[in-house]
Amino acid sequence: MSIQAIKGVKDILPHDMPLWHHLEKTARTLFETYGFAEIRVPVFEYTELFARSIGVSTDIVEKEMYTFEDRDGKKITLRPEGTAGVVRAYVEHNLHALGSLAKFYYLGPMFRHERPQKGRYRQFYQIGVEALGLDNPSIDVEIISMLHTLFERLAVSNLKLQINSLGDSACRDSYRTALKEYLKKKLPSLCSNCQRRYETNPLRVLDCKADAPKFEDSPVMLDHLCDACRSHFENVKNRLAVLGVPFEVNPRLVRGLDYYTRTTFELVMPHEGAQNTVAAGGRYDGLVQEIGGPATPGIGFALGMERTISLLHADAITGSKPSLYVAALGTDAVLFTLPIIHTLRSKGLRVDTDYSGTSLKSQMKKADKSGAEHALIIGEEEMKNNRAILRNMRTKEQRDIPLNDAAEHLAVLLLS
RNA sequence: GUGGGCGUAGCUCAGCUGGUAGAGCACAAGGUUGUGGCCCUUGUGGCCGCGGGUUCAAGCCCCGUCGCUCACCCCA
Repeated sequence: MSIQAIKGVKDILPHDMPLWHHLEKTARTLFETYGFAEIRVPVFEYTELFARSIGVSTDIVEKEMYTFEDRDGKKITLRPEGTAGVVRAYVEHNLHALGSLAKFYYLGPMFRHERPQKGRYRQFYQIGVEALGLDNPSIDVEIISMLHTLFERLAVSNLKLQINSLGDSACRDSYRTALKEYLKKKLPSLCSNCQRRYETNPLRVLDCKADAPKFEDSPVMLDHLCDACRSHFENVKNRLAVLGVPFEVNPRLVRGLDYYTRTTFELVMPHEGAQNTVAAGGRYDGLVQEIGGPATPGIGFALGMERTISLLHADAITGSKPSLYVAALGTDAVLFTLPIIHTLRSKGLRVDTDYSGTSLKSQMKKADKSGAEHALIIGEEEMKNNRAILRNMRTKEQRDIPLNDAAEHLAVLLLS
């Protein structure tokens, strides 16, 4: 048995690259018009960074992280998400000194040890944005609106935007108390995981699919928001409406990471698939301080690239095609084409060939498959007559060109 | 971590109540065609995922194992 790729990871083959490039280019262009600049942070960090920011009792930290000891005994983790690393870099390099608002975007692989299935891989790619330093609800709206616009530009419709508010640490405490009071009676009937979470993180109990039907009448966070959080949430809703961004409020929308506060949102696919969240994010006003920086509000989102690409209309997005396919018939002709190919490539023309020297029939097949616009044909006869044939693959028009300075002629013909 | 489905040629798959491998596509050579695409002929290519068991005989039945996949869970 030959060696295979690690379970749950995927090779992204050249065939699929046009879709990836399209997504990346569309996102970069859009984000930069909104004033976000790219940041690249390491794919691994000290484990403690994720434990502290994501939360020790979350599933991600408890059982999904790729954690190992470095050779010097330090505990290292492959990043399971992007925000922690960006915030760490923000604090470490004093980027708050740049101004009151810092806006970043990033893209790259994330790693979680989950059981793979459709739309869920152990190495998967995210594009994310973070805006640090502003607690004005308008920045929430800017980010949500930008996300909405991105999918408009990608021509993906039928996504639903759900929003909710999780409150701040003060009003969440009061909600947590009310929720624990409510859950207390049901405790014996809950699953073991929920019984444990009742103590460590009762909000997450509501998220448990096994027990969820039992919580129809549970208190909801939105009824427990303090005045400041309520006002913030109202402003977010109003301003989304002003910008014409459609949304619905989902009072049971809970995030799986502990650092979220106030505004949270999620973009879900319409179909009843398993992994139907395409993008999600929210505000994390306590995170910078948690990591050791100055008290700084922040908000961001991440989108799953594989999931997004699955929604794109693949046939409308194609890669680049070669301009010229060189078909040489026989070894002598192959040798003769080498400098021609080299010269044309150095002038910037994309040239494909397979150096096979085999039959014209098979080489024309390959030329056709490659999508080349033109084919250059050189055989024994052409070499004798000091000419080469340039064929337009679409129109099938042919013309002779002199062989002794074929590269110059082709450059003039094809690079105009 | 828990379930279901599936592992046969590079790809998509067929293979009957068990009798020791097939098709299409792709690839290669040739024919035909004004010099490729259509068509025709021929050819290359398989430890039937792996290991055990039952049997005179296993691609097929049984057990185990690994892998893929979908769902639960979790999440982007």
